[in-house]
Amino acid sequence: MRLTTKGRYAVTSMLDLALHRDQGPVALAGISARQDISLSYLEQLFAQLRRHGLVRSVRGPGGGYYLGKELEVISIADVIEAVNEHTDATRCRGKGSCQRGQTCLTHHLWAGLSDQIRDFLRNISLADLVGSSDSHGRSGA
Amino acid sequence: MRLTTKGRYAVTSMLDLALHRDQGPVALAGISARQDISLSYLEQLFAQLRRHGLVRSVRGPGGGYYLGKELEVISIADVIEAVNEHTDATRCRGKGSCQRGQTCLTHHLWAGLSDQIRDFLRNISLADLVGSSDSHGRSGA
DNA sequence: TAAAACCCGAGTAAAATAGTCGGGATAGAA
DNA sequence: TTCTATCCCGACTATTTTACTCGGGTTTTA
Repeated sequence: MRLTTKGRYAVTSMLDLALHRDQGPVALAGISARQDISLSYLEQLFAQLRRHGLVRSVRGPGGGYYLGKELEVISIADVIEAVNEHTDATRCRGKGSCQRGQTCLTHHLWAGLSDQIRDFLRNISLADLVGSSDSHGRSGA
Repeated sequence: MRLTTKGRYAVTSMLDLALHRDQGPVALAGISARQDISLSYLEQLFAQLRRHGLVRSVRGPGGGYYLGKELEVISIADVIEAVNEHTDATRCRGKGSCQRGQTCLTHHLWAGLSDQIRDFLRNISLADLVGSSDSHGRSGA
């Protein structure tokens, strides 16, 4: 699990989509203007989001994107993993450098932490984030 | 809060240091060999860790590094933030692009999530990670 | 005084990020 | 039917970050 600006863009875009979900399909041009992300870069991100079923598209004039699933079942982890694709994580594989198990131990510890972060982000849905804004000014999770 | 391989290297190194904490100062050369990280890159990481008080150094032959604080009070967030230094986070500042509050809203939502992740990592100490390995096979946080 | 370690800054190759460009395909509207 | 707004796609590129090298130091112990 990696947390980069790319993932931030993806989450931000999905949030924008969520906030406009009752206004018909949302055009990338709108997201681009509102969130100040280049259109072509958005297209690349949404191609990946679409492949993972996180968004649905409508082509032609008046078209745009819908959320692919209910707000509640889209987790932040889903969104970030969709655009980050394959991350190798450990160095163990491919190199025979785990001589005395020492390297494997720290790798194992790190992997455990990485799993915890993923689980944490799996338990936060778009609905949680959106809900924390339009119910009252500010709230926890 | 960003999660990159750089932060992973830092956490891995600190874990190695923690695992050898009762064997006198730990030389970078040893960490380099065990964790398969280049010596010079380690030196750069440890310069930053030292500036943040996370490690103490002993110079001269037989020297090396100690943890700068107790295992329990060094959080994963501390380690990652030490090597990531300053991350701008929002685009709001410096650009007048928050026209109708829409951009600020998603930025705000993202910032809230980012804080949650930071808080989460603040509550995991090196002791937690090390403890999960040498007490029994595997345990939660 | 020699050597083992930390210390430091400049430089650099490779990768990732962020974005451009140019052209489609599709579908609604004139 | 044609126009056009939109998604779709692949290739290319500039910038930034990562990961690493190099060449020198300084400090301290043996």
